[in-house]
Amino acid sequence: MLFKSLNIDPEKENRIVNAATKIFAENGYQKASTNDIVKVAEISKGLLFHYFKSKKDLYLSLFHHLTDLLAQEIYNVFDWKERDIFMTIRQVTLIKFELFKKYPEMINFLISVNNEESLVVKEDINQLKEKLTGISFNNLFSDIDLSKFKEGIDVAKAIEVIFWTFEGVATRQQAKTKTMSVDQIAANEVLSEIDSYIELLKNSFYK
Amino acid sequence: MLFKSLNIDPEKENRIVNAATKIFAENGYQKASTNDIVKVAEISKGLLFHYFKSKKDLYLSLFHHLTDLLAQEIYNVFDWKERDIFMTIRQVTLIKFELFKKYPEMINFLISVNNEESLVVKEDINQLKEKLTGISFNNLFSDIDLSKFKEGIDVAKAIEVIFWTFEGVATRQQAKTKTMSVDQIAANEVLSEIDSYIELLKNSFYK
Amino acid sequence: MLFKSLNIDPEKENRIVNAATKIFAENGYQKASTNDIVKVAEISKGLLFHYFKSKKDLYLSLFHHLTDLLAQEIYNVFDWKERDIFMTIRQVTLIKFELFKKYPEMINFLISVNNEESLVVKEDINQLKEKLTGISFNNLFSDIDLSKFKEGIDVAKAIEVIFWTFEGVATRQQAKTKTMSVDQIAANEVLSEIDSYIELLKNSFYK
Amino acid sequence: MLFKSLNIDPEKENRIVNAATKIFAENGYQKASTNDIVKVAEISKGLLFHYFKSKKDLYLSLFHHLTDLLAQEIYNVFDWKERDIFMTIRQVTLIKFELFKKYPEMINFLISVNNEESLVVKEDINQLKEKLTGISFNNLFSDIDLSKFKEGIDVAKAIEVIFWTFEGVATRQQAKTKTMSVDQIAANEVLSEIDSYIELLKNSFYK
DNA sequence: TATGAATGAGGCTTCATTCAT
DNA sequence: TATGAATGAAGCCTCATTCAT
Repeated sequence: MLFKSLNIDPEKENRIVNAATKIFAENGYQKASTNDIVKVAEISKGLLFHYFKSKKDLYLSLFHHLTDLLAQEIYNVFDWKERDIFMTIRQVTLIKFELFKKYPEMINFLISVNNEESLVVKEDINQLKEKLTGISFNNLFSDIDLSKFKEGIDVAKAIEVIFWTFEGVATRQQAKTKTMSVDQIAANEVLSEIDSYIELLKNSFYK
Repeated sequence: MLFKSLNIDPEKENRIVNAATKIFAENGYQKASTNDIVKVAEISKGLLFHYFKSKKDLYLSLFHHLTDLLAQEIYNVFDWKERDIFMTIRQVTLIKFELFKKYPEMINFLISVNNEESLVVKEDINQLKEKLTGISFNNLFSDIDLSKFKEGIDVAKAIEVIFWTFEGVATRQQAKTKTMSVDQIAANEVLSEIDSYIELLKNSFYK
Repeated sequence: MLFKSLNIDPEKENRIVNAATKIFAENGYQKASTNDIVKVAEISKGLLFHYFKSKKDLYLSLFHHLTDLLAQEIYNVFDWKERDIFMTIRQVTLIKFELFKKYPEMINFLISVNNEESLVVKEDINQLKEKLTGISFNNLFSDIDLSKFKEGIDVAKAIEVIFWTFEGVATRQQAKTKTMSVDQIAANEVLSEIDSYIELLKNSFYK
Repeated sequence: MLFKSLNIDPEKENRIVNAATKIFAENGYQKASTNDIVKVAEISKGLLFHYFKSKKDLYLSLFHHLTDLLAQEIYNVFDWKERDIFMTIRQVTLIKFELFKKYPEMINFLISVNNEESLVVKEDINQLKEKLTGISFNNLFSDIDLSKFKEGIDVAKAIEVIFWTFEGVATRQQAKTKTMSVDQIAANEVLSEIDSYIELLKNSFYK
């Protein structure tokens, strides 16, 4: 739960979450101004600090909240029976893409968290990340079928290569959103790009 | 040349460069305080703005200066006849590692530039990057031998996978430096890790 | 209304207005220091910028506020039925003189605005002036009786001469206040000086 | 003599005078930056303070220097035999107008001095003004023919009215130069305007 | 729960002036 | 005579946070 208290108008809670997400995503932790947040959320300065004891508390709570929300969404549509690593990655990438279309600010916030340079929050974020198991790759990829890999291959390293590759693809997709609107990017374009890399890596690593 | 003037005590110039590099690397552009910089550099507030017309000017000049310096160092030791992509990457990674040992703050600064969220400098940095040809990968990897790749493979994509992989390795190395001193990391450890990935990818992509 | 807020202690509002008026009047826009203003007003630096988004905003708001106040005072005592230009000018000059005794800082501020050289505010002040109809001469002198002027005289030019004359008288009065306190200048002294010029010009321009 | 020393390249002296005149005229005393002055004059910071012990000293010296120069020019062309006040004023106004075309910066500086709000120089300027007899009206108008005035008129006051009128005309002329270039204003336009006021006042005050 | 007035430290930058060379 | 590096106080403004109501 994002807020300490339960006695809050859910519509107002929403306004606060949206405002903070937007402002933090656009400016990063340090430059984001609590003044701007309360202005966008249309609440008073005092109220913000009534709910969150500091700017840092707000940032961290927000990260926690959004991460949970994201995990929930992923879990809802994820096919847990799938054991092929490429199919799993295909799923995750597609789900992420759809979520980005649905909640662009949220994803932007989560991305900005990763680039966060500000020491004030960096350590806490890292600690939080470790604790969060929900969305973690460990969970999604815990039961993949290793028998499909070629004999004699270092499977652990191969999996890393696969991860890094799709991280690279995702980063390139996100870069696109800065020059064109998300809506202009078709899902099947994304899919076909993923598939071409899957084909390359399957040929290389699978039997 | 970083400074407008030639009449400056080189030792003081060094103090300023080091101080700014350190403070920017640790805090990112936005949070870095010019007060801290002058304190570390042991100069007056006025002097900093005598040489650089603004904080932004300082940041951009520093980026330019350090990039040039880095390019110089790389060019000096780089074997330009090498056409095998893996050997080239091996070289670059090793050179980067050695430079990081030699100029840790500089590398940290350069890394932090890439994560820079602050809109104030982001565009200018991107423009600068495009102009800098010295250190660019395009240059280092312009003449690689494509004939070694398997027939029927999408070479362009394979190269991307290779890049992303060694980016991942590098990131992991850098992460290590936050828990242990750079000096404790042996060069041959790094090399052997690189080599294991090279083996995996060579087996997959090369004839 | 000068302040964005209504919740402000009127006594404090007064302190701020008086302090800003005084400091601006004494120094002009450029040299006036917001530090001095908050010191005289006995408020914190932050509060000033809580109410006014910038020094310029403060200056312009103050001008607006004081102009309104002045217009109000003039309108309250002005005899709108008077159509003789000399009687009208006599009235205005006297009202101004009384106001100056009542609000010396205010008048000094308003005078200083006219001499304002600073390009930062000059244009805005000019635009504001055009919008302010309250105190404008056009209004006070809109219905003067032209039939009293001699035949064959260029009435428009004669009126200009009258204005310039009483501007000169007023300027000389103001100059006096720099060597002696306002209270030492008697109203009837001022009046008798005005009257002597009125006599001269009446004889020259009236039938 | 503007400079303390004689050992100075006259061409450099000129550059300094021009630069300071320009910068002060455009910005007023307070906002004018000695940095800008040395930049425009193309001399070093130190040299400026070698010649003038402070910014204030520079400003005051410049005022003195330019006032002398102006007086010189006026004296050279002024017809000292003229005893009619209107002809004298006609002369002075025309001379001023021609000088403004010849040395616009200089006149702008001299005008800006009159509007100077900055307490730092205001008093000194006033003292200087009193000492300067050269250009003073007292001198130019010391020998006017009072016998032409109508009987029973207060001649002293009439003369004041005349002065204030042509001050008003001059102010209006200067205002024009802000919307159109000086060169576009024809001398005979100015003259004909002056003449129309002269006619009005002559009819009123002369026998 | 809710407001927004109030604080003061700290942000970047400009400036006149000095001084070693 | 001439340079420009160096200073540090002062400039305007922003900010997270507190507190009386």
